[in-house]
Amino acid sequence: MDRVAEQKETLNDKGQNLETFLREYKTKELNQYEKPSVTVDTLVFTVRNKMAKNYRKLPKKELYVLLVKRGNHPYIGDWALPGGFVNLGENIDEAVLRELKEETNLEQVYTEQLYTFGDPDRDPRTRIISVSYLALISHEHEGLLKAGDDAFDAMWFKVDSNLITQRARENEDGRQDILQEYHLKLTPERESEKPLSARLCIKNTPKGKSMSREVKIIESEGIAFDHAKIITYGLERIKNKLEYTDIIFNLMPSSFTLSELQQVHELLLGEKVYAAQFRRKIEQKLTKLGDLTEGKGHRPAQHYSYNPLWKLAFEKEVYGL
Amino acid sequence: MDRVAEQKETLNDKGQNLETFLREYKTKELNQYEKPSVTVDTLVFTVRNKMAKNYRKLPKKELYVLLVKRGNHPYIGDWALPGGFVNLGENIDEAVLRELKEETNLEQVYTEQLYTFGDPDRDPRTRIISVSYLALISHEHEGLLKAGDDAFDAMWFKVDSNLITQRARENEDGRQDILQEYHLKLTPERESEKPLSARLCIKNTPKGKSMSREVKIIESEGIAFDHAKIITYGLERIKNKLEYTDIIFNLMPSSFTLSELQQVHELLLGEKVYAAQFRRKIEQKLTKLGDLTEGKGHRPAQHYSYNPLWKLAFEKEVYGL
DNA sequence: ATAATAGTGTCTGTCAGACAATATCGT
DNA sequence: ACGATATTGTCTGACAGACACTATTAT
Repeated sequence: MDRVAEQKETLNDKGQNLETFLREYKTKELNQYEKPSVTVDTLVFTVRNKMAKNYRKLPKKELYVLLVKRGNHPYIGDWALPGGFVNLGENIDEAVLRELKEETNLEQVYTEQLYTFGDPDRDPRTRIISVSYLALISHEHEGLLKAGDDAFDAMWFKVDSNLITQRARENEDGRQDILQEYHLKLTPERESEKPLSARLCIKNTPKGKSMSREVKIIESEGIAFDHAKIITYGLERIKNKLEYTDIIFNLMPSSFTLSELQQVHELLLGEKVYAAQFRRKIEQKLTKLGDLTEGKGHRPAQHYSYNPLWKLAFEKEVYGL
Repeated sequence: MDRVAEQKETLNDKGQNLETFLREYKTKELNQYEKPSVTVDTLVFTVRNKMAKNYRKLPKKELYVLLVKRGNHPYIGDWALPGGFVNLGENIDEAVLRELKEETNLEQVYTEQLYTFGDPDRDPRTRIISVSYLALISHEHEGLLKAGDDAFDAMWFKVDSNLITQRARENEDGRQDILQEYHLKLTPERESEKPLSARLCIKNTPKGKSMSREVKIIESEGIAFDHAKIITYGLERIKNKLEYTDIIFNLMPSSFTLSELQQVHELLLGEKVYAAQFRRKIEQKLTKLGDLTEGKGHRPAQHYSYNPLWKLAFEKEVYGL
């Protein structure tokens, strides 16, 4: 395009064309201002079974998040999300995948950008802006993990998040703020480590004509930086996306029963789901596998796998091609 | 807490406590690696009326985005989103509000974080990571704007985004990618400026067990950097949030008719809405004002305002306090 | 037989889609 | 009366909530 060529030769106020401008910028202006550092932090979630004592009962599902023990200041000895600095020549998405591979040996994982956190005092070293990502894996992937290798200091923590209080308060503008207090509890997979916990306050304020939500850490025990906040954001994102996307299947193994899928739904939503209508709704997204029975003290279940093409197939069936 | 005190005195591998670690970090390590710059870019949207020639017809609604003309390299003469560098001591949200105040004189505006873009080559000057924000204002706020002041070189552009082709293609993994091509057209409010346009390709790829979507700019005319991509992200965010939030009211003036609200819905969704059920659904969120008639050649409409407390009131009515 | 889970049947009310019908203005 | 928008009425089918019922296994 000649427009681009024309632009290159256009002179700015100082009479510079693009080339001379860039040369001067890179030598003079570039390091004039102090810059923040940029990191990525990844929330790796997975779902595991907790075996029940009763031989008849099904194993319960539990949500786990992957944390890495900090071996250096700040927050030495605390647990943090896996992550690291973004290299200069590297895409942010790539940085996440690279860090994930380096720190946890995981590849081919579903990731999505979550939120960018940049409070000036979120890291005592310097101004660090963190772009957080969500990664979901099934327990089938866990085998690949270096985590569990004690030398590596990565460990899975069971996640429990509970609403403890909710109240309304009048703010300066005379409008109602809604304050929710959450308790986040992280239980290590092995008892050699102490459990972690945090209390968070979520303030819903009327902002313009909609609500804006602000999350604050009231207290954080054993969780480094503002990572308790990031975990809370991640939990919420999953919860919201559960209804209108298929991300849940990233947490499921390749084969599962409808009850297992329902259990994971209930785990993430934090509430019971009616089995009958759940089955009816979700079945269209699934492929029925063979009658893979298990040797339990109750009726065996069908096994299913996720069919990523369900939407096409469904439309074909309903609307005729 | 004594845990924090204890942590301060814990020694790392080099035998440093927190204080000595931080001192060394700030002098030695901090500037060891080259860092990216961080900017914020804000998508300011508003809705305006386009008067119809027929005296009976209602004015059509049009979506506008605010752009600023670049007076320097790179992309000199092109139009860009208002934004700027994040100061070191400043929260990202604060930076957005500050830039918005500085560049457009707007205050008390609804903003939300959109997405963080960080391709290494998105800015020819150096590696710049941009945290983009969405800001919605009603045309009542426009009066406060410096924009329209020619000296300031900020201008509103009418936004038209159209799907032009959609096709499926098999990728390396043997799975189906869905490719959509969009045409983005930005028409300046005053004819002294040329219209801008861009073509974008959205690739939906199966990633793990869900879809990941990747937006690429094929061609961008007069729109600086990757800002056409950011605009596309913003449009999509609004579209998605329309269903399950009340953000649309940030685009509406304090008083409006149901038809106007419906028109804005249709504008943002890009499809017709059935009037009857739209009214029934949305009415609960509104307060009916006086019978503010207009002098048009047809039945006058009721005027409404948004009631931010509708949810409370609604629950009270249905469930009895 | 029993405890536990798997899966189906069905009634109800709500609500979206669709469309028709009526109301009210300025010219 | 006409052309336009405003507003209400109503029929239909789909579907979610709720609950009951049947089926199947290991002990």
